[in-house]
Parts: sequence; structure tokens; C-alpha cells
Amino acid sequence: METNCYDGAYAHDNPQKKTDDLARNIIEQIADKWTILVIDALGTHGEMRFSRLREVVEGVSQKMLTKTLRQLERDGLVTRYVHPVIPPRVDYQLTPLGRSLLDKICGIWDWVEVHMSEMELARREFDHGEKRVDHLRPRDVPIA
Amino acid sequence: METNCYDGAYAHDNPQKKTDDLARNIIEQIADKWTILVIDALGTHGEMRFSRLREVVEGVSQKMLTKTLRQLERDGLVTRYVHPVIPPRVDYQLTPLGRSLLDKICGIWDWVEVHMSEMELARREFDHGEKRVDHLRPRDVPIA
DNA sequence: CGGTATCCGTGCGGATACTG
DNA sequence: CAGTATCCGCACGGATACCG
Repeated sequence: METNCYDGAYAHDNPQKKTDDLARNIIEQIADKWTILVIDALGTHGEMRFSRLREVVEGVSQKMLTKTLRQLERDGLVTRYVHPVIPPRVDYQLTPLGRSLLDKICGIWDWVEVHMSEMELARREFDHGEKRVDHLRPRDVPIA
Repeated sequence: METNCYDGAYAHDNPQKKTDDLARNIIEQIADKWTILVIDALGTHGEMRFSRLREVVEGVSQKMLTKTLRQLERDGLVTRYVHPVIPPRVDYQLTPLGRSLLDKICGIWDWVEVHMSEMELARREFDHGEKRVDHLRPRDVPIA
């Protein structure tokens, strides 16, 4: 019951507040669609140049990719190498820190792989029972 | 190099496309600020009623909390119990599936705990070197 | 209390045009 | 090619009001 992952409950003038804010801030950075996909891409394909990255991370716009990469670079998760040639060539790769994070993210992916069918089923059931009977729905379970 | 977490590159008329879309969809669900914080809260505190949850998950609005909980319920990660009393009382708790996901998320939290100071330092360095010298920045590293 | 419905601002993110 | 700058729509999310 007391897994003690993160408890945002004590943020009122708590000496640990700053620390917690930072942690939460970092999590909110990481918990981002493009961030995860970019880290993943760099993990599976290794060092890549900007344009390739844009292909691999399907659907990302130039703007978002740039922004995401800057963010990652700032956080020390990714390095950026600019080759002094024209036309420009910029390579990105994960830092050791980035790779260690990738491990954790892979953990999530693996979890998804294993449980996605389970979740898909749960969704179908939920959507099916949901006949828009609003007040006191079927799924309501009386207890006491 | 070939960690094989997720590769979004092959989504053009690939027979596996549907599966990958589902996986990505699920990830994008999970990779959400409030989703993570709510799962975490339910993990650390166990079963909780709506109003308590709203206190614990600091800063969440009623609307977002409701939406997030519905999402989680639909995905089979959270159960919702409505006590037939007035005023209403609704308790939420993680399902076994939800708890197994929590484990993975805790992995991320632990990682953050360990590396947050490192990242904070990286940020400061990055921000410091960034004197808005735009073309050919100091951090550009010539290679060939 | 635990919602849903409605209104509404703003900021995320796409599209486009331009530069070194 | 790898950006930056600008414009802009729209969806996300907060605030408010109301209901069972």
C-alpha cells in the first residue's frame, strides 16, 4: 500500500517542496508525447540527423521536433553535433543519462506490449455498457 | 544499439500498423501529466474518494480529474465504486492491471529522484552558455 | 458530494515563409 | 538542410453555474 512513489500532498511551505517541484517538473517534461517518441527513436536507431529523425518520429512537425530536441539537450539527455558543412548536417544522440532513462521508458513500452490487448478489451466493454444511461449507471456498484 | 522499444517508422500500409497505432495511442494516454499523478496518488494512498483525490493531486481541476478518472476506468486501470448514499460518495482504486503499471511508473519516479540534480545542473549549464549568440553557437562541435 | 454542461481564454502546435 | 519567425486555428483546460 505504501509504495511511496510521489506524494504531492505536502506542498504547503514544506522544506522539501522545491525538490518535489523539480521532480514533478521533470516528470511533466518526460511525460510528453514527442519527448518519449524521440528518446525511443534515438534509442532504437542510434545517432541520427535531424531530417532522418523527422521521418522516424512519425507525424512530428519541424517545430515540435526542434523544440523537443532543445528541451532534451537542455536536460542533458541528448547531445547535438553540428557539422560545419553546407548544407548543414546536425546529428543527435542520447547521452549516457538519456540512455539510462530510455531503459525505464522501454519498461513502459514492454508493459504496453504485454497488456494492450487486455486494455483494448476493457475499452470495448466500457464503451459497450455505456448506453448513455447517465444517472446511476450500470457500472455503479452498491457497497454498504 | 537495437533496443527495439518502439519503431514508428513502418506505418505505411504495414500489416502491423494497427497494433502499433494502438500501442502508440495507449502510450500517449499514459504519457499525460494528470494520468501519471493520479495513478501515483492511488498507488501511494490506496483507495480514495473523489474529493480526497482532488486534494492529493495538487492543482488538478474537477473537470480534468473527472476526465482522467474516466479514461483510466475505461482502460481498466481503475475501478469506480458509487456508494448509494446522500451526499454521494465515490471511491476509486487501482485494478491489478493499474498496479502493475504503477510499478513501471515508479521506475520512472525513482530514476528522476536519482538523476534530478544531474539534470538541474545540465539545465543551468545550458542556460548559462546560452547568451543568445545564435548563428554558430558555442555548443556547436565541429567534427569532420 | 460528485458530477455534467456551458462559456471562454490561451497556449500548444501546424502551416507557411524566410535565412545561414 | 536545419533551423527561426510569424501567423493563426482550435482544442485543452480553467471558471462558473447547475443538477441528482
